[in-house]
Amino acid sequence: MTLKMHNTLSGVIEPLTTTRDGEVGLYVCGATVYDRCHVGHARSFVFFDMLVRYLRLAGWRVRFVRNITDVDDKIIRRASDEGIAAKALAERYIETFRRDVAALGCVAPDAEPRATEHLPEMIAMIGALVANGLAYPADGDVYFAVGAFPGYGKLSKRKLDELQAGARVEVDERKRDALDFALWKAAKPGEPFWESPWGPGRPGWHLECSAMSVKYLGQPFDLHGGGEDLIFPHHENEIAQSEGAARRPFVRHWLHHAFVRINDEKMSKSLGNFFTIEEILKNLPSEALRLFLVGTHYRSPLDFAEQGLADAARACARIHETMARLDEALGAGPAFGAGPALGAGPGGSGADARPAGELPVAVRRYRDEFTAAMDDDLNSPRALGALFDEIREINRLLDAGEREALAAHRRNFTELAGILGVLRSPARRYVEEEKGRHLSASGIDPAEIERLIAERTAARKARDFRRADEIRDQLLARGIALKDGAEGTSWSTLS
RNA sequence: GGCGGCGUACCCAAGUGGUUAAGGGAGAGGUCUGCAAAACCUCGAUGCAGCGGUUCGAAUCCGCUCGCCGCCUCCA
Repeated sequence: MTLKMHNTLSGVIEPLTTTRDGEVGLYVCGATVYDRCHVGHARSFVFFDMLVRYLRLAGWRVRFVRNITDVDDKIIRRASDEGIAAKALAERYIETFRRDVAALGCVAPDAEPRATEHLPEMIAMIGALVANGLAYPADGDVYFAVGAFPGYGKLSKRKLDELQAGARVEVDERKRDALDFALWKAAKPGEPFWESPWGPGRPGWHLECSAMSVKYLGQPFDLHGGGEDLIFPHHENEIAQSEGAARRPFVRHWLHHAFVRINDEKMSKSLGNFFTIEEILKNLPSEALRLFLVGTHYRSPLDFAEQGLADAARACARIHETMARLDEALGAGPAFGAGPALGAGPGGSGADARPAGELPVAVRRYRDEFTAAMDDDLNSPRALGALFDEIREINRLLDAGEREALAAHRRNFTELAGILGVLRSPARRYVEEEKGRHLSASGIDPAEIERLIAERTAARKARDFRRADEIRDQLLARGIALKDGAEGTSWSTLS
């Protein structure tokens, strides 16, 4: 099996092929830091995190680059509204961005370039475009001449004349064509600026990704992605810039994910119908949010709903409870996350790098179904199905006291769930943290619970089941469930 | 107007020509338990928005109809 993914450029699902054997260069359009990140951004972060993890599992050496746009019109406007420097505003939201991404448990990119640190590269690219006759200066601005670039529209499947007919961009006297876009914007008084051959100004918003992706990954490079709203004009313009400047192909494979919606509308800043990552994670474990996000295929719109989050939280708890049970049965075992990864291969073509592993067939089948699903255009909902099949199997084995395959299941399941960003910490800790979350929300004192359990244990010993049941029902009414086991009574919170 | 997408059980969601339409959540019955909880087992769409058509065979292909969304302007 080889990994196949939808390529926006070709419009079909095709195998991932790369410039260099066994290596993948991936560039993702990250955040423009002018506000906090919302669940829509979370979908992007989580999707590409899953992609990077899966590529590595499959044996690819991945170079993952995600940019930060730290200068643009919105940052400048916002900063001036607040009466602070653009740089200060950007720094503030870089902080919240970092916190959000970390809270979601995403792997760090190998490079995280910022626009303001790559002015020389961008200016050089503009120079090349002017020299190639694809850009022209006008009053301190520099524009890309869309009509002079033959392939314009190939990513978004648009024709130049159709675009012109439907153009909603405001007419600007300095542009030769309404569709021409700014590579360099002359600074107005009070705006941040850099010196350039065309005068003081700042880069246009498409330029940074062209310049930085190529700097860190070469040209052409393998994979470039982002939300589907970036297809036009952002990525279309990136192609025009990079291919126009270097006169060779830019990117082999384009990946775009669909939006998060709320009440049948796109969740977005402009509509004001968004939930920030931070506020969602106040009431929900981040692994549950991730489970919710990967529960829908990346190219389908995802409806954000309370019920969906609650369902995901239940499912997430079930995974952790099973794994906690497994840990208990096997003993502490190897330290969490220790030991060689089963999927770590020697590189090669990537596709064939998965070692057979030393997994018993009974475990192997779940792994095979998981990888088959992921190889099929990153079908995480189907992969998740395989994971739950394995959960049921593990519980069945635990119930039956069949221990032979358990260790293999634990290694396999932990690794695969990790691809989806679940089970990133020991299951026991998750269960305890959830307990703590519910307790502090309900205001119940654990000591009181212990006292009531002791009283109930005494009542049970005296076979006073009426009193025992009364205590259990009381606690249940307050969201505490009791569980009588061989070693006494334990309790848990209900979500 | 141009381009693209969606409508599958109570809710979420896989499945894009061929055995019994994955999986999760909720629900019902059972096993276990003093009773429970958890877990496990069983059940649950003879049907995939509607209507036609192609085919030996369609949720899956084609046409029409209805409902909904995205991009074409900043946006993950």
